[in-house]
Amino acid sequence: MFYHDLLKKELFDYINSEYSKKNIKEVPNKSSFNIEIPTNKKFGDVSTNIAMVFAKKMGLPPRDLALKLSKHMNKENFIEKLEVVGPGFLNIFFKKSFWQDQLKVYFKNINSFDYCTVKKNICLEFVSANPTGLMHIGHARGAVLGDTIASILEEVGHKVTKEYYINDAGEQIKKLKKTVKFHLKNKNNKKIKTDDELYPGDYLKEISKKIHDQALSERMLENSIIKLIMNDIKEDLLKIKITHDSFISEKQCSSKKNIDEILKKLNQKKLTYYGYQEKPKSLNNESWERKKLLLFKSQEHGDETDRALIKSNGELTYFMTDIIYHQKKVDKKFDILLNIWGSDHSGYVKRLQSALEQLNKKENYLFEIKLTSLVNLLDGKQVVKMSKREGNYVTLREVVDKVGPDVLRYMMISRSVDKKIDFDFEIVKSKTKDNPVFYIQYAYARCMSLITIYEKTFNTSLKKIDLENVNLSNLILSEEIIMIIKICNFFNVIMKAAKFYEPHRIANYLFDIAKDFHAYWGLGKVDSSKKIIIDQNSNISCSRIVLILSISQIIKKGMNILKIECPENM
RNA sequence: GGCCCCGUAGCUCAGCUGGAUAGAGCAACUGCCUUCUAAGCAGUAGGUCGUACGUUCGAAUCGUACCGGGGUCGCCA
Repeated sequence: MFYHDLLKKELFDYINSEYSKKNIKEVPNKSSFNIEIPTNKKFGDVSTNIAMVFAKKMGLPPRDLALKLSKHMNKENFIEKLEVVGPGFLNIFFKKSFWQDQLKVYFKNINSFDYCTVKKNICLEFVSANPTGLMHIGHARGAVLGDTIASILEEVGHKVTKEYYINDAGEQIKKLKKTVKFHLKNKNNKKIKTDDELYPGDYLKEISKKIHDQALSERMLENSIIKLIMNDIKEDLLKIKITHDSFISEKQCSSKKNIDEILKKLNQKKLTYYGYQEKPKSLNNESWERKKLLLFKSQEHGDETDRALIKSNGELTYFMTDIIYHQKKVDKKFDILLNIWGSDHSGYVKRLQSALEQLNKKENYLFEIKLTSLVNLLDGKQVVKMSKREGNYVTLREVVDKVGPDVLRYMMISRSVDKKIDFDFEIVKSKTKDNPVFYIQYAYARCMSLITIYEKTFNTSLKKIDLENVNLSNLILSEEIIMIIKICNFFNVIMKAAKFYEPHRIANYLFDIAKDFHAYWGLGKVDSSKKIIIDQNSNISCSRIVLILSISQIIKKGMNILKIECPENM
C-alpha cells in the first residue's frame, strides 16, 4: 500500500474504534481529514490534521488526541519519529527504508493501479462548434479540455462517450446556405460585399468551389455544405489528437416524434403556457414584434424570465432542441452528463439544468457543465486582434501548424478553466525553461539518456533488474526521498484530477516533478558523489537509476494521459 | 441594473476544497559548463492574499456587503 492509504487506514481505524468505545453514534467521515506533504520539511515527511478534525466529537483537546494517535502509531516499525505540534498537527517522519520500500510499491502498481472507481457511464459533450466555418483558437480550449478530461476519466476506469452536437439547424444554417449560394452565383466576383446577411471571409468561397453539382435540391445543398465543413472541423480536431465517439445532429433531434414526446412531458408537468415576452434589452431596432409564443416556465426555477420553446415561424428554438437532446442522454441511461461550454453561455446553464430537473428524478443522473474562459492570443507583448465580424480571426489550423499539437494541448489545460489564458507565440515556440512542455520533455529525455549510459557503463539492461526486490538502501539523499514521496502521490493527483475534472493538476504535477528531477541532476555538477551514475560504484548507480526509471515512467504516463509526446532524445 | 467568473510577488499563475513561516515560473541581481544533455542548476530580493465585517481553536480558502476587471442578459447559438 502507498503511504497515503496506509496512514489513512491506520489512523482512521483507530478513530473508529475510539468512537465505538465511547459509544458515539455518529459515523466518522474518512474523507474529512487530510494526509499532506508539507511544504516545510520540518513539519515531517507527511502531516495530518486528523486530531483537529475529530477531537471535538470525542470530547478531547486536539493535542491530546494527537498524542494518543502518536502513541498508537509509534508501535509501527517504519516510523522514525512522530511530533505533535501547534494546535494539534501530527507530523510523521518515516524511516528511510520505508520510503525505499514505497518505491517498490510504486513498481508493483504502475501498470495496474486500482483507483477504486465506482464505474460511471459518462456522456461528455465538447467542441460542438457550429458548422458555419473553421474552428478558431477559442474553440481549442474547450476541445482540448474535453478530450483531456475524457482521457483522465478513462484512466481511472469510467466509461466515456465523447459526443459532438452538430448545430445543423436554425438561423445560422440559413445564413450559411445563403452565403454559399451567393458565392456560387458570383464566382468571378473578386470583391464580395459583406453585410449582416452573409458570413464574411474567404472560407465559404472555398467551400462553394467544392460543390460541383449546382442543381442540388435545397436539402441536398445544405447537407453537402455541412458535410464539407464538418470534415474540415474533424480534420482540425484530428491534428490535435481529438476524436469523438458520436455525432448527434440537431436536425435529427427535432424530429416530429421527439418534439411530440417532449411537449407531452412538459405539458403533463404543467411547465409550459402560451404568453408574451418583454422586448429584449439587446434589440434596439424597430423590427421586434410582440407575439404570443409557447413559453417554458423557467422563471419559477430561478431564471429571470420565461423562455420561448417554439418560434413564431413554427420552428424550434435552440433551447427546445437542447431540452430534447439532453433528455435523450438521460433516457440513454448515462449516469453523468458532462458538458464543456464557453463561458459566454453562462447565462444558459441554469435554464437547461432546471428544465432537466423538472423532467427527471434527481437520483437518475448528474448534469455538470464546465465553462471555459477566454484565450488571448499574444505575439510577444501584443494581443492579436480578432474580429469575427470581419472574418479575420486566427484559425486553429494556423496555430497548430505553427506550434504543433503538444504545446497547444499543454497550454490549453495548464490552468484552471475559470482563468483566462494568454497564449504567447514567442514563449510557446521557445525551447527553454519558459516553455513548460519542453522543460518536462527535456527531463524525460535526460532520464532516458541516463538509462542508456547506465546500461552501457555496467554492460547490463534495466530489464534484468527485479524492480520489486532491488536493493534501494542507497537512496538516502533528501532530494531522493522527496522525489519518492511525490512519485507515490502520482495516483492521488490523477484521482483528484478525475474527481474535479481538472487536468491542470496533472500538468502542474508533471512540471513539479520535472523540476525536482532537474535539481537532482544538477547536484552531480557540484558534487560528483551525487552523480546518478558513478562508474566505480554499481550499487549506488543501480539504486539511483531505478529511481530515474520511476520518474521517467511517471512523466511518460502523465504525458500520455494528456496526449503529449515524450521524445527520448532532444 | 440582474446573473456568472476573476482579483495572491513587477508580470503569468499554483495553493491538495478550513490548517503551521502563503508557493512556482518569468522579469531583476549573484554564482555554476575539461565531469551523466548549460534546452540545465544553485542563490538573493520581492506579499497588509482587492477592502471591511462575520463564522471558527484556525480563513487566501466558507458567508455577507462593498470596490475593481471580464463575460452574459433574443424567437441568435
